Parts: sequence; structure tokens; C-alpha cells
Amino acid sequence: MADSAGALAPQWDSGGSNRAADRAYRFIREGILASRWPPGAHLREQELAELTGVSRTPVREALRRLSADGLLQLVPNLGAKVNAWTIQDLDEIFGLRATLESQVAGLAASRAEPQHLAELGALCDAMEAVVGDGGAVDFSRITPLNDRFHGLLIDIAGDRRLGQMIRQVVEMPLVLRTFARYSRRDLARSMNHHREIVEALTARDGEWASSVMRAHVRAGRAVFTVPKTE
Amino acid sequence: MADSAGALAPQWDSGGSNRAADRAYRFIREGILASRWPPGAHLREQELAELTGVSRTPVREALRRLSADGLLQLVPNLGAKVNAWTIQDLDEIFGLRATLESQVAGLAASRAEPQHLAELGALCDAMEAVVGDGGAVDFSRITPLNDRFHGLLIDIAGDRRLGQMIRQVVEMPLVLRTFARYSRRDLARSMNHHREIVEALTARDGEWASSVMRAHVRAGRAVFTVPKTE
DNA sequence: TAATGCGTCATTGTATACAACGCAACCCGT
DNA sequence: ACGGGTTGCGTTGTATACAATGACGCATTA
Repeated sequence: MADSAGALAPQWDSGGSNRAADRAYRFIREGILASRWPPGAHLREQELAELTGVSRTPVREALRRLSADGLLQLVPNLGAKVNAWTIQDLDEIFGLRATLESQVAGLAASRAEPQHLAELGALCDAMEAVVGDGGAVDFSRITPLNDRFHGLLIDIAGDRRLGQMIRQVVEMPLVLRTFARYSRRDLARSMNHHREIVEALTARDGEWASSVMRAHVRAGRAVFTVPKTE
Repeated sequence: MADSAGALAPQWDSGGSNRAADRAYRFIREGILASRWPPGAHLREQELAELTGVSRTPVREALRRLSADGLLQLVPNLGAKVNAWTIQDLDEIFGLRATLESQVAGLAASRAEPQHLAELGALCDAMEAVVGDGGAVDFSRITPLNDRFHGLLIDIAGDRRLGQMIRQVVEMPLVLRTFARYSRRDLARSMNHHREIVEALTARDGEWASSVMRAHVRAGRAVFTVPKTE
């Protein structure tokens, strides 16, 4: 799910600093996302400390944060396990996303200003350019654009906590991006959704924007169940 | 806000253990909720360690958790400040609650079973008994009942993540429970909301339940702005 | 006098040593 | 052979010592 309804990587600065704890956080997080450790794997603090080049103290802090992110499961006196995702988890997560992101779209409709609409439109152009290139779709170029699109919507909506919640929910199943893939049809539909959302915002129609966004997310959910058609 | 739309204290076991970090967590949390430290106050790790009777290590862990809860604001190299709540914060938080809890009510409507409805009804009875006593309302007796009511709804809905999100959102402004108070009219309305939600669940009408819950939360928000009428 | 640079101190961040806990293997008794 | 207790080891939890960072005050200078 390198595309829209599935991506939305957190771009906030949590862990952007140069503290040892932040380095450990980034390192472990990247490792999990790259499936360096399979779901269910037990992470030992000492080992992580050596790998990261810091002591156990910042590693412990990183583990707590990753647990809060939902990437790990922490059991007292037993340590950290890489989280494994069930069907029910996916349903719950995408259900939450549908609720929250459609809310964002609705809010954004009543607050979007011309420059916002212009940037959203430009992002659509850029994404369509990548998809329409003819050859194999370069997901690594779509993902940041898509993240920016959804992030910008959150900014426009102007509800910090709502945005924070969404980022938290999206963070959880980030691992799965590697596995699932959008077919070309899925991608085309996603692009259309984006366009339609911008249109709805231009028309200042919150219900419209909200509905399309809900569809957008639920379509994203379906990619995990329905086989890739292409 | 000892009542329904404002309470819903987290009853999960986060911090229930006997580890030093958990004791520190509980201690500091209680202190903040009891206004032992005013909003904006700078909490020093050493001082907290001495007060709690543990070392700085578990105190640091507790501070990180409290920051994730939203009770503290953490700045790298500068430490922790007790969070101060603005009008915008309240609007955002109650907005989220309205969205999430109404979702829960809707889900619960399609999943509630007779024994659930019975327990919800019993909780309504108990709360009304406390309120209708005639004398001054004993908030300390309403709060746990109300928490149980909302918590049971979450259980019935059967969406763990949704419940987790709600608990997280409710946790944030928990400090304010001390300040705001429901008038007798507000309380009466709250009780009516509860009853109506149970009715909607009995009728298996998710839209109905969801709407009442949304009203319930927004009425709770208003208590913070409109002066107590009594 | 006001602005700037430096030094000191309080406070946070990190490393390391030690304690407590849990699991597993083993021994012993029945 | 099987069950219960026990010991040993690996891992997590906690305390403490040390390093690094930022804030405040003072002195120096234009």
C-alpha cells in the first residue's frame, strides 16, 4: 500500500533529534518496517543497544515509544515483541481512519483557501504524472506525494489533535505497505478520489469531501483482501 | 465534570503494576489531577524522584508516558511542563469524543445483547438514584457508574482500537473535572441521554444511538462555557 | 548604559553496575 | 516414569555516576 489510503507516513519530528534515544528509535523502527525482525520476534535490549551503538537506556526509551506507536507489544519483565496484525486489527484501523480522515476532509472543505487548493491540485498532477508514465509505477515517488496530500488536508482542517490521532492510526500497520500493492486500476481510482476531494473542497461541500474520503479509505482497505487484478 | 460526557476515567491496567515506574506514574498523575502542580509548572526529575521514593530512571519513564497521555508537555533537554488547556484544545478534544463515542454507540446498537441492555439499564437506575436523592449530588458516586456505562458501551461495540482512542482522548483534560460542575438540570439531561441511548440500543437503531451520544458529548462540552444555572 | 561574551550552575541525557524477575533444565522423591 | 521443587542463567527493571546541554548572572566593552 504505497498509495494514498494506506500510506500517510508521519512527518512530524518525533525522533528527528540527534539524541541517542532518537537514533535508536529510528533504527529499530526502520528495522521493523523493513521486516528485519518478523512479527512475533522478541527484541532484546542488549542486542539492540549494540546494533544501534548506544546503551540500553535510550534503547528502552525507544522501545516504549514504538510500543505507543503500536509497532511493538511490551510485556512487563518479558520485553518487546514485534506486533503481528490480524484481520480484525486491519478492520479496526481502517474503520478508524475512515471516520477520522473523512472528518478531516469535511473540516477542510469549510477552511480551504485558494493557495491550498492550488497545492492540492499540483500534488494530484504530480501523482498522476508518476502513474501515467506508462512503465512500472514507481511507488517510492508516489508515497511522499500522497503523504503530503493527506498531511496538507490535515493542516487545512486545522485540528491538531485530529491530525495527531490520524498519524497515530496510520503509523500502526505501516509494515504492511511492503506487502500489499495497488493494481493500476486501484491507483487510477485513488487518483480520481484525490481529484474529487479537491473539487469538493473547491465547492466548499464538506459532505461531498467527507464521503469521497471515506470511500477512499475503504477502497484502500479492500486492497488487502481482494487479490490484485491488474 | 464528574458526569457522563466528561468523565470516563481509564480503567485499563496501564500503570497498575508494582514496578517503580508505575508507582511514579500514578503518583505524578494524581498530583497533576489534584492540581498539586499548576498548569505550566516545570517538573524536575530529581524532585519527583525524591517525592516518589524511586530513582530518576523510572521517573523519566513515567514522564514520557504522561506526555503521551497529554498531561505533560516534554521538551528535549528542558524537561516536562504541566499542560495548560486552551479553548481550542477543549473544542478539539470534545469534537474527537463526539466523533468517536457516537461511532461506538452506533456499533453497539448492532451488537448489544439482552444482558448488556440489562446492565446498562441498571447503571441508569443507580445513577438516577444518586442524583434524585434530593440533597447535594455526590459526584464521587456518579463518576464510577458513568465510567462503567461508557466503558460497557465500548465493550459492546467490540472495537478495541476505537475504545483505546476514546480512553486516550478522555484522559487528556481529566484535570478539568475538578473545576467544572454540572448543574442539576445538566445532570438530569445527562441521565435522560443515557436512558435514550439504552432505548436506541434496544431498538437496534444505530443512527438513533449515535445521534444521542453525539448530543450527549456536545452538551458535556457546553458545561465548560455556559455558567452553571442550577 | 546597553549589548555581548563567558563562566558557572542546575537540569536533562547517557552509560554502567546491580537487583529482581521469569523461564528452563535438572535433580530428587514418590 | 512422572510431578514438584530448586538452582542457574538470561533478560528486564532500577539505581547511580558521569557527560552534555541550556539558562542565568556577571563582567567587559563600545
